[in-house]
Amino acid sequence: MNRANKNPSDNVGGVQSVEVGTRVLLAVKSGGGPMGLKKIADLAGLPAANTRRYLVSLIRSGLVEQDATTGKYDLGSVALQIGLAAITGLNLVRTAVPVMTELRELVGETVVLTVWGDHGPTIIHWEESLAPITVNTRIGSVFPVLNTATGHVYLTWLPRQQTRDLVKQELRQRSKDNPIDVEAIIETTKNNGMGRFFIEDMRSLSTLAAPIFDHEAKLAAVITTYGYKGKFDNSLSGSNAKALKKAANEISYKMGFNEE
Amino acid sequence: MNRANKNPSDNVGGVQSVEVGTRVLLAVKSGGGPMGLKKIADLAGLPAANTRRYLVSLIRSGLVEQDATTGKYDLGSVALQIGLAAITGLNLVRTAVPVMTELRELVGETVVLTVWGDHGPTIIHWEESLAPITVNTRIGSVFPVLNTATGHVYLTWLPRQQTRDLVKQELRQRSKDNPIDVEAIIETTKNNGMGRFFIEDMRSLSTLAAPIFDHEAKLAAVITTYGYKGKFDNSLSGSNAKALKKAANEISYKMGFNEE
DNA sequence: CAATTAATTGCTAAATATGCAATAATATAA
DNA sequence: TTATATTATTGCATATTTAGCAATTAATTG
Repeated sequence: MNRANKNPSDNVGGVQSVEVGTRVLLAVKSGGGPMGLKKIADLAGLPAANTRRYLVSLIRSGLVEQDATTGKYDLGSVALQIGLAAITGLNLVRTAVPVMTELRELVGETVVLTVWGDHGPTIIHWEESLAPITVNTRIGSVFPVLNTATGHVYLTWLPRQQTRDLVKQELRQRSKDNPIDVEAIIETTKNNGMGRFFIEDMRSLSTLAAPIFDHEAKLAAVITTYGYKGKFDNSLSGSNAKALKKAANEISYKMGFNEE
Repeated sequence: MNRANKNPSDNVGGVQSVEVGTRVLLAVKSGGGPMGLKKIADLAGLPAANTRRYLVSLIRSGLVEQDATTGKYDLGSVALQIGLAAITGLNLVRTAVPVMTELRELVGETVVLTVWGDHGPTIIHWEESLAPITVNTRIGSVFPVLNTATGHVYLTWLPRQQTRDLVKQELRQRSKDNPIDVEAIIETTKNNGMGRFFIEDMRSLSTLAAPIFDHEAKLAAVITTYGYKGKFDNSLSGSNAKALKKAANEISYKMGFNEE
């Protein structure tokens, strides 16, 4: 018994198992997909036998699910419920949604809100255009960093070490044939004050993305809008860019950002 | 000590505190905003003194945060991170398939999953009955909106603008001889909570279709099941309808839908 | 300012988790 | 296929942690 633990700040008055349980839960999370017991145990820094017991209870609570056939563990639907509640409770979302709705009415195109998650820019809200473009996005979708306007904004205003791993990974994937100048992207995006990109696949999308800053002047989120090339003007001086920038500034301001 | 709990299925081999901790966490979540200790304790069904200890550890883990000034508790940033990870792993097909398989076993008929595409309800997965009905469907096929149970569901729960063009087009095709009352279809489908239709061609199919909603209570997909008229009971109170509705609800839940 | 109500903490009996080692289930190699 | 290695799961005894109670402190309210 160590309620009366000598080290005062240490462990006083809590429930140790909850903290260990969270470690296991985070290990499951960090995998980014189904994982075996051993790996989870290693990540959590616990013996496998114990890890198993924690997992059993996490499963019973619905925070974790175990695939019936493979036996692998992954986050469960209660984790999703809690996450959605956390997102909804975010000041950011409450602030941004009305502004996004207005912006959607104004430009007539889909408007997307992302925050930085473990795997890159992650959609947390989304105002659909009335004539929606069928894009395989939904809440939780993750955008690439190098070839989306949204990604460029994170690349530009997030601390380097936060984006480094993903950048490396994407560079590796494209590699040889078409290299890309990351520094140039950052330079341009910073000068423009927003991200701008053409997605040259079958849909030919034209996109714009603007940064939202918090009270510490750190990048908190990004709003993005896009439409079919030709139909959607993504010039920096165009009305879409202006409206987007204005909306982003408004959200930043409401989040407590106070330009230097 | 109750590892050797008399009730076998009950509590074996887990870590009780984790399960209690989750109850506290869910209580915090369910508040939908900052809450005091007492209220959380009541929601979790625990004495306040204990609840406090769980909260202390949840806070230390980052799952919960306590407002420095008001002392109220709310979900923390780790909850958000876990949520983002859970959302990223969300996948309609992956979620729906096991449920659809089970449903197929139960009703013994083909079960189809569609989403709304540019040209209407588009099949993205499909669990075939053991005695398959020859229908000209495959992945990527599109159902009509006006004369399928599936179409009726989209008609009913999708925003009007999204279905308008296709409705117009189909109305034009049938025109003169047999008009159709779109409003009546919507009214009926909404009341029934699902789509129901007889396809009166040479096959005489009896069909049922139920809506799947996402976390924003927007229509995300539809599951449909059908069989030969006479053989397949598509009454609203029948076991097929019940099983279908239950399956659809389960998928909705797993996709983050949380009844109003 | 008194009176309620809510929040926080110390104490110890009683319930729980841990480590270990055995066993079972899978995966991998031969 | 069989053998071998790896991984997953479970039982048990005991050391550790938790729950309940009651005291104390802080915050609210009349």
